Amino acid sequence: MATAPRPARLASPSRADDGGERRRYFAALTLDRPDVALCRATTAVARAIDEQLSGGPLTVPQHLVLKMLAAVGSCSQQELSEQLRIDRSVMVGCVDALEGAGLVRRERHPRDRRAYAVTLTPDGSAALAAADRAMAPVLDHAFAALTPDERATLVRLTRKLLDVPPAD
Amino acid sequence: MATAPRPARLASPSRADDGGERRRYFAALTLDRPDVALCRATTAVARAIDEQLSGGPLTVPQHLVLKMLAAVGSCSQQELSEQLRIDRSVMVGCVDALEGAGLVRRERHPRDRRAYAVTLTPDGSAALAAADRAMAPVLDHAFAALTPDERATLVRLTRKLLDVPPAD
DNA sequence: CAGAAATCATCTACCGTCAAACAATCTCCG
DNA sequence: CGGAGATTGTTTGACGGTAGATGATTTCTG
Repeated sequence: MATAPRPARLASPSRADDGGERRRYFAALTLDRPDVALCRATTAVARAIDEQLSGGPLTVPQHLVLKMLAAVGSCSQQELSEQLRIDRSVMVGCVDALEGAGLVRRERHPRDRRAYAVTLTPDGSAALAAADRAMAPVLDHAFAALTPDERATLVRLTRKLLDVPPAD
Repeated sequence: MATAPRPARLASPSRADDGGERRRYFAALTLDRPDVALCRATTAVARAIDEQLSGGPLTVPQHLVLKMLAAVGSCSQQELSEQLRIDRSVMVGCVDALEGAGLVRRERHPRDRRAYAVTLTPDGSAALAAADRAMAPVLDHAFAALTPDERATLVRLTRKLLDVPPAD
């Protein structure tokens, strides 16, 4: 092995061939597979948000529960699950944690003793206000690659995919 | 539990139509939380695709592996993992299944015996062609809510989020 | 050349989600 | 009234994905 050009790495042996194409195949993939592009983008956004929120007092689902309770009043876990698109069995632990932190109360629904009436406490309102305040810059960071118009377009398209009628 | 203290009443104790706001809270949520809209849309799309592909010979990740091998030639599992954004440990099982079905071969890379050279077999090429043919209508169904222009826009925005340069 | 550090594939432990089963309760209908 | 079926919250088990450690091999550094 005196004069043979030492291939520095497996992927780019000689720099002249398809190494570039191979290392950038993901870009080509996203053109063929919108579902994969969407999925990977969602993962990237969620990861960015979770990183910034790690160590904070609320997880994303917990924040969403407080937010909905503030918007529509006391709710059963079933209603929270349906509207937030969180599975019922996951909602159990979510409300458990919020109740343990004193941010919501679980009261029995007066007319349907199967269901709870999950209610926001004053502490919960305060925690929600703080979480809402902290959320804007986190979202701005996660969507920093998009202009405000593009971000609005993305929301419009995802709403169409979810069969949500356009905003009034 | 004879005389429990009377809990606060629900937000909509008697009015039947007050549920309108409560039953449609998800629409309001998507306006505040683009990350949630994106996440739920991705789940909906993935679920629609998985449903149509269930029973088929290839899963989505397996299809992606064959597709990349056909596009760039033999690859190490590491390269497949990086470009397809699939974790290395998951790629193991993915290639295992493809090898078991005879669609790829695992050969040791001649210059780096740590790595495999995963190679498409003739059967793999045939399976890929069939899967590619079956994919178009599945994607059309999953993205049926969007016009072709909107679908292209969605791809463009997700590519920006993933920091992929615009297509040539 | 020898040892340190990095890399590739793999394995294992862990976490979060989903489907199914369950008890308690409500609604419907004869 | 009373039983069948649906609904609410919960638990359980299976599944998929991720992080960290491991063994084999390569590359780097002195």
